[in-house]
Amino acid sequence: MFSKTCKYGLRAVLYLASQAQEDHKLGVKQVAAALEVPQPFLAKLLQQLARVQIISSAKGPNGGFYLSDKNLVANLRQVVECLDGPDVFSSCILGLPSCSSANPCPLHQQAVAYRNSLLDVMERQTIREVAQRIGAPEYAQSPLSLLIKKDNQP
Amino acid sequence: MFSKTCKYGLRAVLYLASQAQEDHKLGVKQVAAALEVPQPFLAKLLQQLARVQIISSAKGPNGGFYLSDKNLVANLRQVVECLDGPDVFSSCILGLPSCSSANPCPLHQQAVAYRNSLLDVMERQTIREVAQRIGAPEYAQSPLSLLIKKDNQP
DNA sequence: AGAATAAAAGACTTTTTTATCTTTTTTTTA
DNA sequence: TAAAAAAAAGATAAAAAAGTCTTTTATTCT
Ligand code: FES
Ligand code: FES
Repeated sequence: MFSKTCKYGLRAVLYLASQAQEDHKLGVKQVAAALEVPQPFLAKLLQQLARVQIISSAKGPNGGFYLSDKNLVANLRQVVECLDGPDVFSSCILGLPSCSSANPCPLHQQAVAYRNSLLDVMERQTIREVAQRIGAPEYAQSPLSLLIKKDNQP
Repeated sequence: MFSKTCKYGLRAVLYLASQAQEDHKLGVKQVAAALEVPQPFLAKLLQQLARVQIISSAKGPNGGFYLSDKNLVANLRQVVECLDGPDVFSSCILGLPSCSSANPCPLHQQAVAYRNSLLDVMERQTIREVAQRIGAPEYAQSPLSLLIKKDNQP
């Protein structure tokens, strides 16, 4: 559905949101190891997100990536649009050059409903809200949660 | 969302469903020209669909592709699963190795709802039902419809 | 100031996806 | 039965995505 870049990005953002703070930044190495994604690839992608200030970063010793309070109240839509381009939520499901109710493909009407529900998933909740769930008991078995646990053990 | 292969495949299937019959088969050349997609690429993809009998084909003069009555009452889900693999409708939105409510990522609950609405789009209606809409007046402006019109003009 | 740390930037490689080309097989019809 | 038509199959090429490596720049700490 999303590209790998985008999936890695979303996971990294959620991981950072739940594990890093301004006074406890995380380096690419740590994030890459925790999420088990290729390190230099993740680096590039985090830099991309930092450049447009979806996440925050600092160079030098004790530098790394984190989410500021401002970053945390944004939503995941921008992460997706930054990494997979702005058309993900507006292009035709059959790949036709335009998508509008004035110019619909035979799946348009239904496709719009599904697309909006995806948009809703990515837009309705703040990053903070989504990230908070990672630690919640219902999510204890989630691979993302497990990674974080593992990470916190010595 | 879907791969290009898949989009081309869906468009081709809908085009064939609305324009071809057993006694009026269409060659790859015609379909490719009408949909403006690369011909040899479409050929391969149609062959893939024909191999698993989602569409029908015949060799030789007057041969080509078409949808049998049986093909027409099937749905588009199988087209997608044939071309993009069987996991499209069941894999985690964040790309985690498993996706289940026993093992949810923080987006799982909402993601499932959206995924089901996509599945619904592709599964609820028969190919015939979807294809019939191509000719309907509401869809007169759709690129797919326009292509068909163009195609029918001398 | 100098060394160390870590992001930023950019060049490069590999893999996958998308696209093209060629040959073979089957079927029809003259 | 020979020629033509069209799918089937498979080899090859180009483009895009994914992944790696190297150098530069900024920051902190000693
Ligand atoms: S035109 Fe195809 S989804 Fe809107
Ligand atoms: S576990 Fe992520 S969508 Fe189900």
